[in-house]
Amino acid sequence: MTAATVDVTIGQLASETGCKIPTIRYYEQIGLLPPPPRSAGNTRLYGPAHRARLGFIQHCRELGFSQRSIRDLLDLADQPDRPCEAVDQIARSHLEDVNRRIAQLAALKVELERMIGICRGGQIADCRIIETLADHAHGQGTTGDHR
Amino acid sequence: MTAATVDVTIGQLASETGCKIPTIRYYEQIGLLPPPPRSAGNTRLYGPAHRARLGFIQHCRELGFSQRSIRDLLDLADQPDRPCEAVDQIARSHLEDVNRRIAQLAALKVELERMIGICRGGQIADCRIIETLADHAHGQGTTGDHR
DNA sequence: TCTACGATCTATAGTTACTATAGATACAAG
DNA sequence: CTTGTATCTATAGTAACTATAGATCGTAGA
Repeated sequence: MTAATVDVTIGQLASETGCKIPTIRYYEQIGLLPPPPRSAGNTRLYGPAHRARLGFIQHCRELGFSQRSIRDLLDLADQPDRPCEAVDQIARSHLEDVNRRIAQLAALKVELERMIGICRGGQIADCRIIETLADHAHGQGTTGDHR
Repeated sequence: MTAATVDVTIGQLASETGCKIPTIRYYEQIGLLPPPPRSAGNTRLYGPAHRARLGFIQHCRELGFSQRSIRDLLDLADQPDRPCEAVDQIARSHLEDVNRRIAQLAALKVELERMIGICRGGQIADCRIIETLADHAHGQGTTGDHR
């Protein structure tokens, strides 16, 4: 049972997982990854459990979970006897967040398209986009002429 | 023509525009707002042109434009005789960006919904969400048992 | 006029999730 | 033994602000 993949350096772990070296050290620094054992010369040595945990973190990040959520999910994953509600709750709340962001961006898209649609392609003095953006200034005129 | 609204303090400008005081100072610091004149006692005094420019910035931020883009748009707005293509280009490129982000979030939404859908509500040991998240670790087992 | 209170001033640190850099060691090959 | 690559630490930079500390200003009441 002497596996070949045990104890790799940070560089090897990085190329295996596609996670950059400073990012791995950063995850250790903020406590998402536990500090691995070191070699005699102070080099970090990672085993399979570390690889698994880094994979978990990476997948969470791909799904857009925040560090805070990932921390919570990892804590939960480490307590297999607890009920799974909390996990579900984190995922659902993240989904709601995603839905909110989609709605916001969709509204943005509409306004941007409208704004771009009315551009006539003349000079900036007559530009409808600039006008639209300056709309907040409710007829206060141009944005120039300061000081 | 002695208007009543000329030269307000930063606090008044903030409550008029809904922009927080530190944010206004921050915009000045990074060069989006020009430094306003000061009173004898060193207090910033803002006139209509500043209010207009701050309104422009706020509307851009609501539409999700980056500081960089806002800077470019403001520079362009200050040169009314130039053609309006550059403005259009910034808006279009931002729209593309928004579309990319929507697509990403939509994909995320699908995966999150799938993940949540398979949750049976048992114990964490059997949790499909945790399993799904650990998927990267392709059968390496649990994420616990470090060091 | 003195004092108290609120508003403003500056400069700095904190936020999220990293990335990049500088300078010092360590390890492996020739 | 030297060279070159990999790693180590610590620090600063990114976007777009927000929050804090400590000093000063302006004004209103006693």
